[in-house]
Amino acid sequence: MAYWLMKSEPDAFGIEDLQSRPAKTEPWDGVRNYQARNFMRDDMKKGDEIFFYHSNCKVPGIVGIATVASTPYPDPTQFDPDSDYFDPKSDPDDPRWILVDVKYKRRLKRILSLAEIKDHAEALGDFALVRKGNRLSIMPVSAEQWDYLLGLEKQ
DNA sequence: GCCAACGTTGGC
DNA sequence: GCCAACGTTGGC
Repeated sequence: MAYWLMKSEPDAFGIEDLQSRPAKTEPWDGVRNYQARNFMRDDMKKGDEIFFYHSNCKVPGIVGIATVASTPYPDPTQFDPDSDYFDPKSDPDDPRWILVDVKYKRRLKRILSLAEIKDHAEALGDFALVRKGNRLSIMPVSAEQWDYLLGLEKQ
C-alpha cells in the first residue's frame, strides 16, 4: 500500500465537504497538472491512504485522512462545456485527464499545520510538501513520513 | 493583496 | 526547439 498527500482549498472543497458526501466519497476532479494526473493514473491503488491537506487558507496543513476508493477513470468535467475544468483539446477517445474517487476516513485530532511540518523538515527527509517552490497538488508520501506525521498528531 | 515559483502557450 | 509572455498556485 502507498501513501499520498492531496491538496484542496477548503473554500472550494474541504474535509467537511468530503465527510458530508453520499458514501463519503467524491471524484477528485479538476486536476489539470500532468504530474499529479500521472500519480492518479499510474500509481494509485484502491485502499491507498491519503493525507487531506487544506491549502490557500488561514492555517494551511494536514487536516484528515482519506483513502483511494476507485480505480482510475476519465475526469468527466473535461468534456463538460459548462465546467470550469472543461478542456476542449481533450479527445473523448483518448481522455487527457484521469482521476480517482477519494473516500473520507477520519479527521486528525488536531491540524498538522504547514508551519509545524516545516519544523520537522529534517526528520521528514526529502518531503515534496516542504520543498521550495512546491506547487504539486498530489504527491507521494513515504511510509516513514506517514508514520512520522501521524506520530505528531498525538503530541 | 502581494509576489515568488512554476507550468503552459505560442511566435519565431 | 528556444524562450518570452502569460496564467496559476499557494504561502504569507
